Amino acid sequence: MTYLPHLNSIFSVDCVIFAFDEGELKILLIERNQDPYGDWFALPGNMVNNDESIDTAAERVLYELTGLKGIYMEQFYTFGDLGRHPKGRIITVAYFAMIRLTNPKELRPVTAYAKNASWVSIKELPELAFDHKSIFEKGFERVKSKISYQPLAFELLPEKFTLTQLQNLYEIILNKKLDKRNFRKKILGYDILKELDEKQKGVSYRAAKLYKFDRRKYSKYFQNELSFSKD
Amino acid sequence: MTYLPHLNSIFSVDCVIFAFDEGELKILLIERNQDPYGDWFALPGNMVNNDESIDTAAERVLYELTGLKGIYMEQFYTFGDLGRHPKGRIITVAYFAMIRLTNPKELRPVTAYAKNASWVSIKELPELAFDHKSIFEKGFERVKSKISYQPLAFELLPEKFTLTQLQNLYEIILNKKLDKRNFRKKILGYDILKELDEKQKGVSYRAAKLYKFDRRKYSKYFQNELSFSKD
DNA sequence: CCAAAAGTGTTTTGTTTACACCCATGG
DNA sequence: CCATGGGTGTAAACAAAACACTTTTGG
Repeated sequence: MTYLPHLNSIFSVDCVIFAFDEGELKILLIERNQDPYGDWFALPGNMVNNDESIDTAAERVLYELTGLKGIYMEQFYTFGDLGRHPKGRIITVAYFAMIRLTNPKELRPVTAYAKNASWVSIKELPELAFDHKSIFEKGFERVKSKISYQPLAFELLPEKFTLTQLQNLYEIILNKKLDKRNFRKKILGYDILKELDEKQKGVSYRAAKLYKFDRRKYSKYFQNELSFSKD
Repeated sequence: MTYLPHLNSIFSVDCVIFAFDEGELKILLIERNQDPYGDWFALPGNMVNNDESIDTAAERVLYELTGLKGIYMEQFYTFGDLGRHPKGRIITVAYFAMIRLTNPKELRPVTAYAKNASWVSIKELPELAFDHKSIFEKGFERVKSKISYQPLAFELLPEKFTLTQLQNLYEIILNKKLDKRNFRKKILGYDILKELDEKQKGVSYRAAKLYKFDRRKYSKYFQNELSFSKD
């Protein structure tokens, strides 16, 4: 690399990790344990190592916090304003991820730079370190606009779900009420759901049918779009 | 920055600069004058300096080659695979720009790293250095999908243009034929064009009315979307 | 007067929206 | 038997697509 100037630049990845929990859309926040912004809430992120791609770095950050691999992640923007980090020029590549919360909701905040990690409703976000508020907002915008033409939503739901659960999730993300009949007509019309021979259990009203997302059907009809989930 | 590892990382910006010329969509390519990929065609790009934001770096690259400022540019993706640069890990942030070619079509390839710069039709692109082919493709995809709901096309046309010119440009970008009456109905229906008291000159057939894009009307109705041109 | 492109409406088709009642289940 | 959400169709409004001829101009 001798012909290139050594700029001592630093770059990192930051992740907006979405989950759907208790009827709310939440993101994973860490509490920082070092300055600057010591004790502040922040998006999970880390430096990119010399021997890993940025995608790998993002997957690593997610894995270190959640123990999950093979999660849908997508790079959405790179933030490189001069003032974004008080200690110098650090460019950060931002990703969003969609994860399916299993019941124990276990997190393992084993990273050196975080003393705690928790799921926080996007409606009650605290102030965030650096420019992480803008990063979150841009990521959420991206999710909102993609959700209408790509099956991102399924990544947040359990494998088997009811149409009402799916509709609720869309309503929360899009922040508007949807008509039940029209919603069902449309989503079933895409023919990307598989109806299961199984019903909801443990509810004190008529049990709803369970469905699962059928990746095979999806890729048959929409093979144009990039794969939206790594198998 | 002492608390952060010094990774000696390097990052750059690369630009896919579009223009509409002789009825074709073209991008600006340079011929490299140093290894690796000496003599190859490549997208214009450069290292990001320590004291500039990535947006500024992209504007600088464009300015150095074309002498133009205040051009619409948009960051679209960051490429950071390990193998993308043979001499080491270089992350590059990619931008596209849309420029209005004035008649002399002058370029000033005054940069140190390029011995020539020229407009090349996207239908006849040569092999490109590094992963620049993928960068171009991703950028073009973005333009194609944005053109339908944001007024990017106007950035490529002269200030005064005919509806047929506008339609041709859409057809070339979308790579499909459009119906003349439907196109006019739709584009006029958005009410973002101003009809001028002026007609085409020097044509040997009925002269068409000239229009210009009316930024004021546009921002009135679509103030949601980010500004698509810096004034 | 001819070649070339400008300009102009209506019909058909498909898509989106609005809207209300009966059904099944658990307690 | 009742409270709760599950499940279902049709009509109206709107948007998109298909389609062909007359007008203007320069040469």
